[in-house]
Amino acid sequence: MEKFIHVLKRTKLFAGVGEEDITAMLSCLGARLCTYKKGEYVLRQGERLDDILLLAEGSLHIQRDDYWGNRSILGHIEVGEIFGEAYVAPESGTLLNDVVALTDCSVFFFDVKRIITTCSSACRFHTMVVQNLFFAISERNRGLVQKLGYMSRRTTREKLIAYLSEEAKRQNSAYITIPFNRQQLADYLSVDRSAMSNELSKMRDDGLLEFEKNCFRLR
Amino acid sequence: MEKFIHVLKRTKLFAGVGEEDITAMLSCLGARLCTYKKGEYVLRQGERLDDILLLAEGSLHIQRDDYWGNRSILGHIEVGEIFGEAYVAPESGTLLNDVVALTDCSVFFFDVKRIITTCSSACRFHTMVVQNLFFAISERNRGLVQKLGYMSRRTTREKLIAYLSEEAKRQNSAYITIPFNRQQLADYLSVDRSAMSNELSKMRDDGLLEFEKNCFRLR
DNA sequence: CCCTTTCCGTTGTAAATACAACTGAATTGT
DNA sequence: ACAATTCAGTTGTATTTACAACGGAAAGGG
Repeated sequence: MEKFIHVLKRTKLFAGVGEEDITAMLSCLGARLCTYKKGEYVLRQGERLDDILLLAEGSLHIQRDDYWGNRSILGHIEVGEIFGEAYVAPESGTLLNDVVALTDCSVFFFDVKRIITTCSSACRFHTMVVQNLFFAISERNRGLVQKLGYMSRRTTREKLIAYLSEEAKRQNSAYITIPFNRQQLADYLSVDRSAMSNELSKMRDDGLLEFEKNCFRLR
Repeated sequence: MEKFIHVLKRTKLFAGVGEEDITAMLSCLGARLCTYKKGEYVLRQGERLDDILLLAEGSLHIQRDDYWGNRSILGHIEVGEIFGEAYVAPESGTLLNDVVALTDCSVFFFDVKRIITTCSSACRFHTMVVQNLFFAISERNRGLVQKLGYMSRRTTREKLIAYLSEEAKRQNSAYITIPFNRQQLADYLSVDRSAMSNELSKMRDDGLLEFEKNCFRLR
């Protein structure tokens, strides 16, 4: 676990907490570290979850496959991000999505009860972590609202524009790199891959954007 | 404000807190109460927000209209629910949606900073409220994931089935009442109203469901 | 280096949707 | 009670999408 202290230090969850204090808190928070190979499932739809997870290494997709094999990608998780936070409330039921390792991964599991039950004096930064977690969930919440914004568009072109322009704003540049290949982007926006590819070509012909692989340039 | 103490008592935010304690906490949390007439905007897209809001009376829609007048309804808020929780983190930017009063409303505003900065001894239930808020945001989060589940369906029929069957599960009955009229349901699911009306008729012909106004019966 | 697999753009066709227009029923306001 | 407005279902047409199939390029594995 010590290997990842420097990673934890830069996460939103541990913002403002020093390395020594993080080390102390790991046991206080009941942290466990698990590793997964590329392609393995970190969590499966239908399971129960009593932990908040934090990705220490690698990258993940939160996704769901329906009976007919249609995949829907809810989101992409990178190093330092938390996930599973939607299921911490009592009676929150079972997971609605799978979480799959895109590359080899290391994942911290934190016992939720031990986080939100502040242990008063023992670790002085506990309160700060609770606030950080609060903000992190709130932010994720806003991210979901934003994704709902893309999804509520009626046409593939509108969805693409909504997503790419939001991404450009976030990355603060007209050149953007996205964490999806074509199939994944299609699954993320819930559209057909070939239709999307087609639409991207039309948009390029219309002078709206340029692209190569997963790099886009908006105009 | 005292008028609504009995409402607050039954909210998730104040779960486990007695009436007298709630009264004491209202000032501790910097609570303000505002009223709105039917059709008025409680919040507007683009505004900034430093409070968490709780609906004490009436009902609300969280929605957004685009340049062409297409309305997208993100959610429906009923008495006792909180909203605005997605914008409490520092640097969360401006509101992505409007919040509109469907009926005359009363809304509590709570200063976020004063909630999450626990005032130790002063009010003994403060920690519990922080935990409740934590759970409430987490639950909202899960609700958004669920809505993304409906939205990721490709056809109007699939969206309707996903929404209605989830609602049936939630209301624990095959007879369900939804908080939308046809236009609102279409805006909620991001589909065309007339196409949806058409699809509903076909689904009735196929024996999947019956309906009258905003009451549905699934088979 | 070769073979296999994945990735991505293209095309054609069937299906689904958006949009506009119209109807009658229900609701609201005066 | 009447007029005005909202609401819901229906229809037709133009647009858009889903699906399947294909081929070439690129990437990955031995």
